[in-house]
Amino acid sequence: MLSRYFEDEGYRVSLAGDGREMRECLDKQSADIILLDLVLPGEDGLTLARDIRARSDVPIIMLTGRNDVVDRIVGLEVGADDYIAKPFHLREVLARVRGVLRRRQPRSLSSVGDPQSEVYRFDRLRLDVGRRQLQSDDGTEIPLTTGEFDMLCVLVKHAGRVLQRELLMDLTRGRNLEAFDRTIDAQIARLRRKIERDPNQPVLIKSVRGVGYVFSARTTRHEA
Amino acid sequence: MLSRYFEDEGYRVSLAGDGREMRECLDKQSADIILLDLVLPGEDGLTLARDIRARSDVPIIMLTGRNDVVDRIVGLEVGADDYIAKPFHLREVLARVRGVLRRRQPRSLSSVGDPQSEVYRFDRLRLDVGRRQLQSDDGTEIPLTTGEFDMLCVLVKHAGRVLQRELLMDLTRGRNLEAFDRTIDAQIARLRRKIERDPNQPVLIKSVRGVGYVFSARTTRHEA
DNA sequence: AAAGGGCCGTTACACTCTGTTACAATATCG
DNA sequence: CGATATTGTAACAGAGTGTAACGGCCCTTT
Repeated sequence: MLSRYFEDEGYRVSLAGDGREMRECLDKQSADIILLDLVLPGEDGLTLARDIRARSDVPIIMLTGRNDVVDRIVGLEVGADDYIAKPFHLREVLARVRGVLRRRQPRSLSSVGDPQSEVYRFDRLRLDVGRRQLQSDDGTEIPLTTGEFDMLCVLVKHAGRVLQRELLMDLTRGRNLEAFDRTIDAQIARLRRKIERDPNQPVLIKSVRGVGYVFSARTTRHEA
Repeated sequence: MLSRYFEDEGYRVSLAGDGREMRECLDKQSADIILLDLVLPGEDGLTLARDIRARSDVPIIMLTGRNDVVDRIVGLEVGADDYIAKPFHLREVLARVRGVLRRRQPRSLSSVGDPQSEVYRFDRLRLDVGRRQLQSDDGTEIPLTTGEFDMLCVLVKHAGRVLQRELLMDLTRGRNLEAFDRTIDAQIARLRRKIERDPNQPVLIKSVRGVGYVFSARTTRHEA
């Protein structure tokens, strides 16, 4: 149920039935956040949480059927970032996930030592997230407006995934999409005009009818 | 109540009744974590949080009576690390404090050094905070006014973070931004004219529409 | 104490950015 | 093939930003 819901919302979801499966997942690919049930076959959630926390700082949200205060406290002591008691509303889970992810974000933005040094390469372009600039390979800068830059960052960070307009609006403006709102479409058009070789035949940002947009160029990520 | 509880648990606690007292405490000694009530006499907790966050990365946990979602989100946006709604269990507060401290630990290595001896390098420039001077790499000094220098310091110290006008005003002048106040914009323009190679195409100080300004050049920090 | 000069808050105006609207172009379906 | 829904985009208006210019304030100098 959670899996379906989050996929509908544009998230990429991996499912694991127990601790072993979870570790397999995590070995194959990193996760942005983990939803962890307290009660599991085999090792319980607390053990797993402690385990995860020992190797990584990935955010964890604990789910539990027992609405006991003791559990809640133990969960947090183990290093979980939030705690949701069953029964929960799907929307609430989504809200908490967003909350935890948002809380995590400023940390990576903050420290002076590593000023968000993500750099992406695609086509003949180079996107420097921290410096807020887009360069062509020949060194010339392609000036983007604030909104265009934010949009491109979101698309590139999720390259290969189709992002719904609603999600794009949330991620770029932090607002909700109204009915009959063409904001995203207009912004995409303006962005295409600046970064596509042929804006009438877009290659980097593809439209997915009925769903949204996807950044579909081969993209590599570097650290500056 | 919190104070007694934490002291019993072995923590050293300082109490402050309002923003002024808090600043006095922080001037006398550094803190490992701050528990901050949203509702205070005088300045409110959000303002204080933003203020603290602007100068240091000390972890902050917000306490609030209002269980309002908006408050929560604003609190986190301001840079708080966690958020606890009243009424809370003492044990829960303890658990969250531990959680935040654990999450923070890896970062605390990058503690801020002696403010007197900070020197930053970017573009072809060298900013000596203690000596209050900005030098070009060829040795010539670029004269900045007091206000321009303060503005540049604040921006550089938070390189990579978008700073709101309100915050810039607070940090550079210690005042509040009035409505329709263009002070910050004017100062930024004057600063750009002195430090940007092409003031019409700023590279060091970028504008973020609807938000504020960000220092976005690759910056390194040295100790003198 | 008066004059001079630098700094900076304020104002005004030009310019840029973006949400909205309207209409054209395109895709989908029966 | 026509009807409908969806997307592309030009154009416009309102909001946000850049910046020149002015004048008050404070400091220095004589």
